[in-house]
Amino acid sequence: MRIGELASRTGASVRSLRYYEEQGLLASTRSARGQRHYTDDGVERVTLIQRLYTAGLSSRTIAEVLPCVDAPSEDNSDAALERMAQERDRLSAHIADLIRTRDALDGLMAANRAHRAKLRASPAC
Amino acid sequence: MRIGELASRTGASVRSLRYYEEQGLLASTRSARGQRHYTDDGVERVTLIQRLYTAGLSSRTIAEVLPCVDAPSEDNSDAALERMAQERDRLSAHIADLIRTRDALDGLMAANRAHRAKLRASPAC
DNA sequence: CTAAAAGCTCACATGGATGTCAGAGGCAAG
DNA sequence: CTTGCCTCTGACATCCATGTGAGCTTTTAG
Repeated sequence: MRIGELASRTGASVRSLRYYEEQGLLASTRSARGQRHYTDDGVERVTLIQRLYTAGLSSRTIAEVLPCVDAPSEDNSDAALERMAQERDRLSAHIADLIRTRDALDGLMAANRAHRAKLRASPAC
Repeated sequence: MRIGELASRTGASVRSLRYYEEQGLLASTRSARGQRHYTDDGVERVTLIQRLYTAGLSSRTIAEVLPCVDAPSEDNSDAALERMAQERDRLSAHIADLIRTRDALDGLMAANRAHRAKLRASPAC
């Protein structure tokens, strides 16, 4: 498939796909005239890349980690595997933090609603 | 306390504290000579702001939400409360997404380790 | 064949929180 | 007073994934 189709299948913009390639995250074969072509695997690949982006990894970090996916058990994936574990832990900590923040929001909302209910039950209004 | 102390107590940079004020998130009283002064409440306030930032809210959104904390049950907190609920939901979805991503990482790591174990058990190496 | 749609490269723009620098003034201790 | 540290404002710099536009070529549909 060409880049436009990959874009619409993944929800990434054409611009982003070219950027991923520039960063070494996504490979493409080129037609005789220079157009990029992708196999169906590309969809999964892009999805993973997007997933890692939303997990807060930078393109550099993603580039460090992906070899582990491409060439499992190769020597050079030692570092990748370690990096992956490290990012996994960072992610876990981040998730925990977000959950605390959600709890804080819930607390604020509850306090607000309680306050509001009290007002409604009392004098003026 | 002055800005430097608030910064070191919260871990925020002095630059950031001034930025928060500029965005209407953090109030300060000024000394006769123009220096900012804060009460102890400022520490909690800044902590909340940071929490919301790491939850992915923009300063604009935080500004919309904070009135709900400052003036619970005021009319103008109606919108704030709604916004808060909305951000809470967004945050929940984001957390769920991050958990899926962590699961994906776990899967990749497990596959890699399995592959590696198989290699070690077989021919060459 | 022709026109529309899609691709290519290059390069500059954007947004948002922060960093950083410059120049000036405030304030406490020796 | 002076020295050193803190603070002030204002402005410019940075990072990084994307958006955007120009100018040109390829592909596809009618």
